[in-house]
Amino acid sequence: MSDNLAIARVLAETADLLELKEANPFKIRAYRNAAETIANTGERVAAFDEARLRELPGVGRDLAARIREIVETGDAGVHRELVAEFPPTILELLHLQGVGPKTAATVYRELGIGSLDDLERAARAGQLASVRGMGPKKTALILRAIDERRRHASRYLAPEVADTAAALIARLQEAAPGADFTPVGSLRRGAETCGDLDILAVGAPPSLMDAFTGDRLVERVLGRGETKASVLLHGGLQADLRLVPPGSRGAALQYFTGSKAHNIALRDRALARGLTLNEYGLFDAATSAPVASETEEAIYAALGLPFVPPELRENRGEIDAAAAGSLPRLIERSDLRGDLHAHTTATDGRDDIETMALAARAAGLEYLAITDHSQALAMANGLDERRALAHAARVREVGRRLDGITLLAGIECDIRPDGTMDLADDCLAELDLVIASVHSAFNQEASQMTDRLRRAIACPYVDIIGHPTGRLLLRREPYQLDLDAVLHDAAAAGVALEINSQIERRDLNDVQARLARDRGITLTIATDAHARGAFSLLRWGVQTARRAWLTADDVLNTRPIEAFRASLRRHRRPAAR
DNA sequence: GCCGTTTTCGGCCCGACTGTTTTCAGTCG
Repeated sequence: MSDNLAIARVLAETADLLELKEANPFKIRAYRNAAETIANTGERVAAFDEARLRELPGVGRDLAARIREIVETGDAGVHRELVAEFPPTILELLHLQGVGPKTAATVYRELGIGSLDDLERAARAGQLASVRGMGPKKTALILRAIDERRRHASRYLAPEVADTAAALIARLQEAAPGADFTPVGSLRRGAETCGDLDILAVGAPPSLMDAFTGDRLVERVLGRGETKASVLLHGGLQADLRLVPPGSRGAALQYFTGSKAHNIALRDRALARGLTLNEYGLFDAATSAPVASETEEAIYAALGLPFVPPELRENRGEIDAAAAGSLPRLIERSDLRGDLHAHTTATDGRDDIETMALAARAAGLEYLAITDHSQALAMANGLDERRALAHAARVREVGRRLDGITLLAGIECDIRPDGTMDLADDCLAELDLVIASVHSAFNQEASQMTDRLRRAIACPYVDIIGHPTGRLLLRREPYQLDLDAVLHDAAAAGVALEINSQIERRDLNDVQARLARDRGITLTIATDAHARGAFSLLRWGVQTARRAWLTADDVLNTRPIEAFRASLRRHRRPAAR
């Protein structure tokens, strides 16, 4: 998995460096497209031969050879040569707000500036003004951007951005009561993290820009026009507001929701039909006569497509599937009948069994698995066999007392570093459901970690693998793992894989969950709740599942309780060994 | 460098905003 990202990085860097050299822009785009494609491919591209590589969209003869070269040697000659032409830190410049390839190339060529530090020194010394096209304002902007880069993270968890969006939109709505506001961009597509916040305002007066740029969250205004403004919020998040007239609502929603790759593919499709698409509508290319603009449905329809849900708009095959009428009916939050992963005060949860059960019921769930930690997690007061069974008895007792919610007595059992389970088989066999998770020794080699998970899957009492890659968004990389091998075993054993809904986990991620489903594995969507308020987190797991093209049938906990029980691994296969 | 219901050659998505330009280039999304 991670080597897909490594390959993509070499290709993307090649594109960046080609840009510095002012190479053919279409060649640059080709490298960038291929990088994107590979980063979003679920299977390990390293295992593909040239013919298989060329089946990937945007990968032709040359790029297939480049990719094989990267797989075999760890780098591509073309990349190595480009790297040698510039200081290794040159790409820092390219990623700075307001600095693009032209500026970076110019300051490097004329002033020998090859790093952020160089650039800052030159700007402070007033040397940038000697470069054509650079004045005092540009210099000040660059100094500011450097400062901001050092102070702020570059990406934010999407649920946090969603909160910010809601607060901001509430105030904008007061300023323009008749207008219609929608968060668009990556937020609407259900992404895990956001680089910025995009808000679309339909039917608002131009004075709305005052409310936006003057909002109390705004640290400074990056740019402001009649229909578009950008601001930097306190904390470093950039927010963009776009104003469009009501007649362009659908076109603007479509355009600003993206993704960029989806929109480019869609415009391609428009051109092939003699149409042109922009944020104001779909038009006849020859006569400029409007064809569609008021709703997204009308625009897709005019392009011969059904509505494509925003979560699918990543140019991962959704346009072909739409054209073929084979888009999935995506899972929705209301399809979920149960939550399968929750903690209580018995270990590191904040609420007791009954409080959690009532909160789950209030959240509209029909069943809840209580899955506290096992003994290896000493700092969470993890349960040994004796406590686990006593806890299970209490869960069942509470379950018998409560109406409208069925409780399952489970455990989140640690997978020890050697792959053995943290609790004895006869204890696990007594429980209704077992999640097996890695919480320690994250730095094992890929082969060791892969064996560890395969051993866990081989244990007949393991029903679900919890947060299977261990990543923490923006904080911790997934552990090294041969996911292909793990998927193979999970499919063969009938073990489900979790989509953990914690906002910093979303683990499995969209690409991995889609691949797992394609391999015949059933997924679960679970909160990993540690308090009564956590059931609302299911929303984020559902978003990841939708981005993975999952339907309700692909997810175990959409089933009614009896069907759910029957489809657990322990009830499907003999538990003897 | 990719790609083909116009095409194996000649195309390749499109518009807003800013700063420096005296008519437009660079950046961004």
